[in-house]
Amino acid sequence: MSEHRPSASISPEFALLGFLAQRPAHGYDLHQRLVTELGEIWHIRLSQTYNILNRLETQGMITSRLQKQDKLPDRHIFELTPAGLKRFEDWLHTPTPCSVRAIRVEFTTRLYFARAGDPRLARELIAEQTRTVEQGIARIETALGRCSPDQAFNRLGLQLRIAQLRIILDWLKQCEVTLGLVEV
Amino acid sequence: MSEHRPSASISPEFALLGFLAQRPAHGYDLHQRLVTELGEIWHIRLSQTYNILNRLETQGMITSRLQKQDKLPDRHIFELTPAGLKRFEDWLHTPTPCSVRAIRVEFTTRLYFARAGDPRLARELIAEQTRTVEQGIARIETALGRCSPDQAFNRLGLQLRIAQLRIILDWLKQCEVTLGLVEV
DNA sequence: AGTATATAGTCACTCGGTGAGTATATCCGA
DNA sequence: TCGGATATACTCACCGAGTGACTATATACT
Repeated sequence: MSEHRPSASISPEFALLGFLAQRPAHGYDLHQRLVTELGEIWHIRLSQTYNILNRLETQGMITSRLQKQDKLPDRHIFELTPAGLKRFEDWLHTPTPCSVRAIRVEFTTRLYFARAGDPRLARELIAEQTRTVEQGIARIETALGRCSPDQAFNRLGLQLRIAQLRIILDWLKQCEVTLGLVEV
Repeated sequence: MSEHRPSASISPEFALLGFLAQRPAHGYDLHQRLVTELGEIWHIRLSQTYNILNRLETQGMITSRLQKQDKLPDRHIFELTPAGLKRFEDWLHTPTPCSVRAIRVEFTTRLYFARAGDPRLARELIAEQTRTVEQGIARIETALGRCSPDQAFNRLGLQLRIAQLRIILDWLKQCEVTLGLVEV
């Protein structure tokens, strides 16, 4: 079975699980909500949504039943299984690894569901993520120090990552304010 | 044949083509060069390198011949075909789409090969990429303007992207200086 | 004598992501 | 009123990214 979760993969599957944790829904509806609520963060096609739902079903994270409609096509109504709920809640409490893209996409999604459920959790996540990013910056700075001056492109790459992570620290503060999680 | 190049895909295949444009080489060596020259930019496994080489060969971008070694295992020596060289050179002159990760990874790689071949091209690429990023920022700012205030997470996502793209503008200037492409 | 590391790969697999195709219903303008 | 766009609700086949497990041999170190 080998548990193929490198934990680096960022996938909208948790957004789908999160929407299903709120209430059962069919694929088209889930896709709609993903687009309207987090459409500037995730850019996925309808067929990709169905791909993920199919996988989640074969993995036993969700179940489906068919709902007949007299005029429009039938729908598959999906529902979380206990395993699926656990998977979502575990994810909800796991900090995002210190990657620029992962934070923009996955962390923002996590924050979305955290705030919807419990604003205190959202504040904790931001604090925790801030620490993760600070450590990440320190680690990359070390790598930069070890990187010989003739490695110009490796150095440029590292410098860009550091600058982008610093921006993320500012942005995390901005999140707290924008979402009304702190008294200013 | 359908030409499946969404042009958004960022892949180390062009780095491999670029190294092969310099001289024929075998897979292990290509992987070594990728790691030492651009290892902070691309993080790929040896097996991934071979995957790409196999694909490039079936696509007719490279050819291989077997080189016997008496002690160590045999090697496949890869060489660019004219089609492969064209593909690489087309890529070398194509600006990277305005995505943070694509610029950090793909543009940096392009710059690496551009400078190795012709520093003037490197300077042009930076100028062109700067314009692309400026346009991208403007586009995202428009999207942000159209994004209603209750779309807090979509707005946060857009704001982060804008901030990161601004950093990239600074970084592009830094590239010019670091690589000695302008008289300061 | 045993262990780690470098050389040089192969293979099977999962997952991300796209495009094309299949239906039906409804709305809007010419 | 008729045709085209758009919304609903998917299915399917495919390509490509990326990983881990595996197979060998040579050399260096401990």
